[in-house]
Amino acid sequence: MTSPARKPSRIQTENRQRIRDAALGLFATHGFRGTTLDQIADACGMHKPNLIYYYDSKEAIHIDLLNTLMEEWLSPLDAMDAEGDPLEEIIGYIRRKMEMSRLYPRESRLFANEIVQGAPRMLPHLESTLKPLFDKQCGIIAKWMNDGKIAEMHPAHLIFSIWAVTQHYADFEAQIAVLLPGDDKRARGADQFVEMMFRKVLTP
Amino acid sequence: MTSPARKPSRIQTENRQRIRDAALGLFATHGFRGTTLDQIADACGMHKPNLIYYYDSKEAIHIDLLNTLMEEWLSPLDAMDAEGDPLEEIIGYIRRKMEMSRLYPRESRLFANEIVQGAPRMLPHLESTLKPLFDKQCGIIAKWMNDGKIAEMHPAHLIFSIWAVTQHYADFEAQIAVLLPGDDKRARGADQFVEMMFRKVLTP
DNA sequence: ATTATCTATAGATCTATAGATAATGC
DNA sequence: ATTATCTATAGATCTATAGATAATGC
Repeated sequence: MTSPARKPSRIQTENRQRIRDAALGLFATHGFRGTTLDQIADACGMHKPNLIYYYDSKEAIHIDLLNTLMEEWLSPLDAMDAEGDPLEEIIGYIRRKMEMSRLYPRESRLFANEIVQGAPRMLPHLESTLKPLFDKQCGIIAKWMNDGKIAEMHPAHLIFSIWAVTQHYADFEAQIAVLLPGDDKRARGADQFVEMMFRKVLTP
Repeated sequence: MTSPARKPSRIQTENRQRIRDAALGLFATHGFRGTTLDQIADACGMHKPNLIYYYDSKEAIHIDLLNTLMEEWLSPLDAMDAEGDPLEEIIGYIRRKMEMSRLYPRESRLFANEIVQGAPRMLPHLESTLKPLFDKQCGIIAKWMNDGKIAEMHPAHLIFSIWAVTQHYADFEAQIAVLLPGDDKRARGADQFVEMMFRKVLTP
């Protein structure tokens, strides 16, 4: 076992971070199998065996990335507050998701790759972490609908459609770049469109 | 060169079809690099070198799949008719896309994998085939909006949102299965939700 | 003394080919 | 005669390890 159970040194922490950062971009673009340790080593300026000094295996890097990023990836959903104004809570969530799509496309594509491929390394995490949060927030939305604050619809499908539309801009960026080329205001146009769309959908 | 330029025999045609069918499922689930010739050979009950007898390389199988499927994948978009009733044309398109997500999830995931990874083998095809069709249909939608038949919005983003929502059900099925488990009516609920949503969005 | 880095390489996996054998079509 | 299938394997690529060397921390 390469990684001792002691408290990690500063260099440990830093180098593991460098490895994750390099691996994130590569796994996001080429998938797990499409990425090699050589590429990761190159990208972070380390030697290949050094990666294995910090992580037990290539898969350990991938799993660490998924686990590390899962929490912050879901935090906007968690931030949707039952006590707030229903429409503005949901629109705020949508805005944060659009912002994340723009700021963290690598994270979005990492998860997209993982889930398109059947979530082989993330299914347990989806069950244990995402599912309870999802159910809780669906409950909040259902209550808002019951109270007549927003239009009635299936809360789960509403969340799916929010995820689909917002993450599409990161995950399918290659296609969008072909279809809306040289559009400097692409991001702003997307933000405005998506907000307008869900306001219409949610208004009772 | 293994494949002669003569007219292909019946066996040629059949076996190439068997290979494509097996490769489609594997590429869709594991991506290009995540799929091996061994797996494809296993899945279609052929021997590995036999694949290379019918296709020059693993990549040739992948490219043939993308090219073969692109046309039928886009046909519903092409079918959107400028002379029809605007709202019903678009809703009809959405219904067909939902149906395709249900009937052809492998195709959806094949393209999703390809585009998430930057469309390395499909970019030219997107430029030459998808782009012109996309622009044409955006023009039709813009005219409908101009005529006041449907609500005004950015046509390109409308199409993106339709793609995002409809394809999400195929591409992220693994996640949806966790979040809406044992829901036999999942597909019907999705269809109803998506149609309701876009009717609201499109109504002037 | 412990932690980190480096070179060299073992061993597994994968694509693709060689070349012999079997099946099919004129 | 041509087309298709099979066994065996070459050669490339990839993960992971061995073990020597260098840097760091008490």
